[in-house]
Amino acid sequence: MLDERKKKILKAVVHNYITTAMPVGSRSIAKKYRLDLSPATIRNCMADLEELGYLTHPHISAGRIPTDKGYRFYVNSLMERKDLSSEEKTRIEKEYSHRMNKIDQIMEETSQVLSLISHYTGLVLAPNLEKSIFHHLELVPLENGRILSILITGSGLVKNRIIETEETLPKERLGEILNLVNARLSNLPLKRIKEFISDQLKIETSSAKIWELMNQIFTWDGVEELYLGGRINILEHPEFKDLARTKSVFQALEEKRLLAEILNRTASNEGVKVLIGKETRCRKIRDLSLITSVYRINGRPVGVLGIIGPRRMEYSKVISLVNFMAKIVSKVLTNLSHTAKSLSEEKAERNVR
Amino acid sequence: MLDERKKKILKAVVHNYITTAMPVGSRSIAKKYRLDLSPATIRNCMADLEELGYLTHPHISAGRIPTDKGYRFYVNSLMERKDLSSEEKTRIEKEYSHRMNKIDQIMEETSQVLSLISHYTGLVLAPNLEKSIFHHLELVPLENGRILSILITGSGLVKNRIIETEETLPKERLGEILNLVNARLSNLPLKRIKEFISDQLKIETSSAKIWELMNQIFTWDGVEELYLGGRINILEHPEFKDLARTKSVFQALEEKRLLAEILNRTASNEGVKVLIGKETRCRKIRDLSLITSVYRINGRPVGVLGIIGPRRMEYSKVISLVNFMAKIVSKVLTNLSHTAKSLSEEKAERNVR
DNA sequence: TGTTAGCACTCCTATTCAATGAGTGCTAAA
DNA sequence: TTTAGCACTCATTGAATAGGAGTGCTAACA
Repeated sequence: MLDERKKKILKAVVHNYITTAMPVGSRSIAKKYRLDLSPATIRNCMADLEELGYLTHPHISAGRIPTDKGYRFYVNSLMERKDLSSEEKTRIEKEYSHRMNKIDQIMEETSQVLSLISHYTGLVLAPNLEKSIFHHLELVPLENGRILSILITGSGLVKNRIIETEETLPKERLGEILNLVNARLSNLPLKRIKEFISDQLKIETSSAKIWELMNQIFTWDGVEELYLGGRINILEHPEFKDLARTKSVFQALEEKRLLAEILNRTASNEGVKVLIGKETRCRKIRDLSLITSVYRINGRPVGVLGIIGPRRMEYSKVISLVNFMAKIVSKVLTNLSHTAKSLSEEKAERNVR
Repeated sequence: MLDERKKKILKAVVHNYITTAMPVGSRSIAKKYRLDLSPATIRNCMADLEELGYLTHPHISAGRIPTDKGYRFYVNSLMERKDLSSEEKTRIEKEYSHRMNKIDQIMEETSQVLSLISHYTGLVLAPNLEKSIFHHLELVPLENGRILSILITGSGLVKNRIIETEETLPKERLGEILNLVNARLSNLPLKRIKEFISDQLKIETSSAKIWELMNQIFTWDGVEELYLGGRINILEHPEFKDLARTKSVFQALEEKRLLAEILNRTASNEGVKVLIGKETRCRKIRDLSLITSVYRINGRPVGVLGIIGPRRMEYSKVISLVNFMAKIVSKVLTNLSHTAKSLSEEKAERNVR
């Protein structure tokens, strides 16, 4: 365990490096941080911290910079939580002020706000259908064999899609399907619905045409929707001044599939999660850090949002921001879901009577 | 008018600069291009070309580089059209092979392909509703006052939107509105429909609720949808090796509104259009060139696609590419529109009987 | 025993300087 | 009109140098 002095010095080093982006030497610490220690003492202490793996040298006669372990300790134990300024909060509220009733609009806006406030790159992973529970289905026949499918999930998300079929199905047939589906599939995880259909329902309905339609309805491209905001912000930070490195980072940011996977992996219940450098377990972004949080609908986690930026990141501020945004998005989505769900419930009730 | 030799030399200079990105000197031209002229002669000639405004020096003892005027002359008169390689063509076809039935999927995919083949940044401006003609409207009531509006334009584009209303309108009322709208608004430009509604229809239907609904249906956010593909490609080109400049370029690329406006301005009938450097009439991208073409549905221009990249651009290849893509997109969209339109027509016929 | 001052040492960074060489413009000869 | 030759310009490169920030060690001090 680190003693009090080591903690203070580590904290000073990390803080200084985060704000200046320059390796920090014993002298500057002694001056700026009023520790009442001489540079020499601090040097000794820093040497110890280096031996323990919290700090490192870029080269022998340079100041110290934090290692991943150093950042980690800082984030876990040293950092004092810095709340968003009220100015920033009102700014966020303002950005959210135009009415948003479409889910992709909310996602897009949120990724923008994240990047705007943090000066890093904002990420939002849209609610994951795979993980949702089936609640209700509506089918509306359109012209020319097209069918509008309206899928409502257990968390009240509404997903509209237009499906193309070869032949027009008569309205009564659709009604049949609907009744069957809504009666039998309720509360089944969407992920497992397809097997259920082929196992159970295939027996009950003979028509191959209908089976094909159901199959279409419950198939979606697995690529989850990832919204990125403020990619260019990466360029603002000095660690990416050389293009060779920056390019590979940009390439990584372009690979949504990769990012989506990492985000999914970080999903957890315990509020804001921080991955520093190598902790992302991905070579391409091993010089970046990732701050994420799940957002919820009615308390149930449905998606992930966060920020990605250089390892040297303003963790305290960013953590507050991500936390705040997760709450806001959860609230907005929960509201949205209530209207949708109450409607379908009401309808179901009517059907029962 | 330039004489034959000057043309040859200008062509050689532009070609060489485009491929090497280095100012080109008289010696290298004499060697590479088999003009059977000595460097000295070429020097004289290049001096003339400079005086005429086709070439310039970055500094006194450097080689020549083309001016905007030089590029322009090259594009208009010197360049030999270079077709896409059959390899590239099959690559494009392959990228288009998955079935695409949603318009935004086509737009997205097209911008990707443009950037992939060209190594520049691809742009696609989605079909502009403002310029379309009203053809047909369908309204489908959903749960909780939501209404699905399906708008079919004169060019056969289908635009689906879900509209939120305060109160549920009975189905008969919707039918009323539909009949009225489809009977009276056919072939009216969408741009002018709103004034028409407030002028004419207001008199015929008394209900404020319905008027409000119509208003919503024909209101959409003017921000046209611009799809960008391959933003990072910008970093591949040496003219953007210094970040200061690059950043402003990236910022410009982030301003979709700006780009959309420029693209719209370039819309014209005459195939591929080329804007070089300052010709874009926009300070922020005065070091970039823009190659665009409209794409059509049933021969009627509906949107713009193209490529943006450094002024030193492989014009011949890019022009072929943009031309090719405009044709492909036109074909795909036209096919899409036929199915949609034939359906609504069929329906209309049925209604008449 | 822990802290501090002093000092030699390292090594990055910035700067200067000269050499290099690509390229020009001009002049005179072919 | 074309070409060869030559003096001149100027960006680029590399080496050498000075400067400075920072360390590690040692010895003195409290």
